[in-house]
Amino acid sequence: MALTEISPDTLPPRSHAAKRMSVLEAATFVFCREGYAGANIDMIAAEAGVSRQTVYNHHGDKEKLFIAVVRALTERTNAGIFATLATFPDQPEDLNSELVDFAIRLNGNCICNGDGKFLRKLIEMEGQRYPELFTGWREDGPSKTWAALAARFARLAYSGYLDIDDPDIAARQFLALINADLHVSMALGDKLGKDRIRESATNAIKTFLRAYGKRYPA
Amino acid sequence: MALTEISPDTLPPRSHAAKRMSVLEAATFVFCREGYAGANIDMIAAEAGVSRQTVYNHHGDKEKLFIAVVRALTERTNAGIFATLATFPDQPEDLNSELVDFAIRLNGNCICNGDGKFLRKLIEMEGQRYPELFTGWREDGPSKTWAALAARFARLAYSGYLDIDDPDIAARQFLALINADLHVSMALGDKLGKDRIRESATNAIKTFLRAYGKRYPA
DNA sequence: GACGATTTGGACAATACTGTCTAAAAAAAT
DNA sequence: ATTTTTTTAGACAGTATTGTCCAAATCGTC
Repeated sequence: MALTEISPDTLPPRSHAAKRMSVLEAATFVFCREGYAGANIDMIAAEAGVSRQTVYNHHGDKEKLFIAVVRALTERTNAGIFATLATFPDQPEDLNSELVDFAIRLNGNCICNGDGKFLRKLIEMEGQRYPELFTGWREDGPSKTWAALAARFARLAYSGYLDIDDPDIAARQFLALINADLHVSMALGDKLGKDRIRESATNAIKTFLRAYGKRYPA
Repeated sequence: MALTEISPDTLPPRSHAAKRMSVLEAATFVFCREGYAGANIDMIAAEAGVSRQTVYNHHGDKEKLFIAVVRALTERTNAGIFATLATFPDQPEDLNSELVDFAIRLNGNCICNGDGKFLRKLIEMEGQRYPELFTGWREDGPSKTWAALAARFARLAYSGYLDIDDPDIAARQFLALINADLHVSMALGDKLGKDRIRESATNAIKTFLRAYGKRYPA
């Protein structure tokens, strides 16, 4: 018999830290759905299953809470992107299929998942109001992502897998291509299936390799 | 942004219709800057140089005003895109440079200009809250844009200028490439210079033609 | 079980916004 | 010049939200 009994009619109690986290998650969700102005503390408290006062106890006021949300989201998203970047096919056997799989991982785990959509929406919504909050993100996120990806492509080119003039441009175009037609659907809230993401990735890599693949492979 | 350029001694009186337009413009600006929830009628009235009551007289209530804003923006944007689409190089002498110029027109006049940024931001902000409002836009906008552009590319392929399997995919990738790295900058409110847009277009067309250009031109 | 820390629900003042109403001013039309 | 329409400024009620305060309930820990 477990020490902490969970009877079916009462919700399992959560610790101090767990509530802090719960509030942060709820706030992320509500801020993204409603925007900063549209969100209110009662919604967030309800969504977190917590009293309004607890929200204030943990995070001060609405603006501090919003900043905490953006920070957490930024860090998680950047971590996810770099984790996925580490799976880049450095010594590919089948370049085409391995790039497709990489693109699928990148889209599925980083760009089309909840965090990615939330962060992108928050940036679009509040980017002008809180520039300093998001310029930090840009330097740690996209800038480094581009550089890291460019370095990978440069290596592939050096190893003779690809034919690339400017790895930076290739990296950005790679990202643009694998997202090509997903943005519009995501903005409208469509549910993107695995097949849709795979199709998009396949088309993208096909074009990418037509542009940057070795024309006369050694 | 200046409200109205006026001569120092006389305020130019504006007609009924002119005020309606003025309110609509101001509302567009304010809704985009603040979001639906964050915008309030007093801001809009002040921005339009009009009393609050006049806003209500012309447009009923806040939601009706918002809908009118989206409709106007959508129509203007679609019209702009199709006007630019009409300048597509159907019988190019220098395919590369004519596609670059076309891409610059498309970006400069439709996607990176005020309307384009506003509409995109509104969709990102309120797309989930007013799905019916924007699904209409998607059908009249991106869907038709893609189809029209695909038809142009299909013709170029048929005429032997390009080597394209699937014109639909080519069209979407064309659009993705010419926007590649502009979105992030725009979301943060950066001012995009002509040179930046030209550079982006040049890189995009270079890659596009490496992927879809005739490999052994006739 | 007892104690200190945390959480809760509710009340509360202060502020802000929407949408309506009015009477007076301004503009347009006759 | 007179009449009609539109606009204005302000007051107004109703509602919503923020952030604070507090006493009672609950939780974690000893």
